[in-house]
Amino acid sequence: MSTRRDAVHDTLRRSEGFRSAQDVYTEMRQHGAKIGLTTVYRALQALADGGQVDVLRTDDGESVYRACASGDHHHHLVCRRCGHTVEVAGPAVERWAEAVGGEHGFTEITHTVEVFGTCASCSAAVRAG
Amino acid sequence: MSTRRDAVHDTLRRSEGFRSAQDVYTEMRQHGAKIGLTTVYRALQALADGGQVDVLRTDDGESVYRACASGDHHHHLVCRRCGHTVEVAGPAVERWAEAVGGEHGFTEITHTVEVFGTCASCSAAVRAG
DNA sequence: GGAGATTTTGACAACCATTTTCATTTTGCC
DNA sequence: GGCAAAATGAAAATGGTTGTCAAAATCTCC
Repeated sequence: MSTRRDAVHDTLRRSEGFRSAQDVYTEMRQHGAKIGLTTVYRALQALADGGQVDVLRTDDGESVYRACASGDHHHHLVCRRCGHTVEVAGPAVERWAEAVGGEHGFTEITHTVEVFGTCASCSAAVRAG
Repeated sequence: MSTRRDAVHDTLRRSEGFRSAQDVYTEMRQHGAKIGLTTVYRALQALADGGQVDVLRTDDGESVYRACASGDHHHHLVCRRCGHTVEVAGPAVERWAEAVGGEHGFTEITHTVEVFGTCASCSAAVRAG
C-alpha cells in the first residue's frame, strides 16, 4: 500500500526546490488530499531512505525534501536568495572525501556537501535594486 | 561583561570534538559553575556569530559546537561513533565549489562540507565487539 | 561613593518540528 | 466473507531551542 507515499512523491515532484514536511502536508490538504501529518513524515522518510528524495537541513534545523532527478549521488548548488537549486555531480569531491578520510584512518566515509551562492538572476536583481 | 561567555569558550576548548549546548551546560555544572542553560545557548550563539566556534547540525537536528583551532576556513572529519574530530583543509574542494558555482552563473559562493566516517579505534572496537 | 540606567543572567514557560502511541481503517490473502 | 498484518492519523509526548521577565550584576555620570 503505497498510494500515500506516491502522492507525497508526486507533490514533491510538482514543487520547485526544497519543501518542508509541513509545506508538503499543507499543500496536499489544500488540494483536497485526505492525509495526516504523521503519514507525510513517514512517507518522506521512506522516500529519503530509498534515495528517491534528497533531504537537507536548513540553518534553523528544519528538514527539507526534494524529489531528485536521478538516484545517483550528487550535491546541490542552492541560491541563497530564491532557493533555486541545481543538482551537480562532483567526482572530485567524492575522491577528496575518500582520500581525506583514508589519510586519517577513517572508514565507511560519507559526506555532505552543499554549495550556496547567489544565482545570476538574483545578482542582477540586487544590482538593479 | 563576558565572563560567562569566556567560561563557555574555555569549556569548549577543553573538549575534544563537537559538543552540544546541553553537553556544555552539563559539564559546566558538574565542574561547579553557576550558569544557566539559557546563558550557555546565548554564549554559544555569540561565539558562533563571532566566528570563534564552529557550528554544525547533527543528523538529528541538534546543533553542536567546537572551538576552532584556527580562524581559517576548514572542514571537519567527524567519527560517527565517538565524535572524534579532525580539522582538514580542502583546497581541492574550495576550487571545486567555486568552479561549480561559476559554471551555473552563481556568485558569492560559500559551501559546507562535512565528512563522516568511522575512525580507526572505533572500527577496531566494532570488529572486536 | 552612590543613585539610577543599562545590560546580563537564568528559572521557567512557550515553541515547534518531529516522533510516538494506539485505536481504527485498509489491504492482502485464503 | 473473514482474519491477520500493515498502514493510517489524531492526539499526546518529546526534546532541543528560544522567549519572557524579574532579579542581579555592571556601568555611568554626578
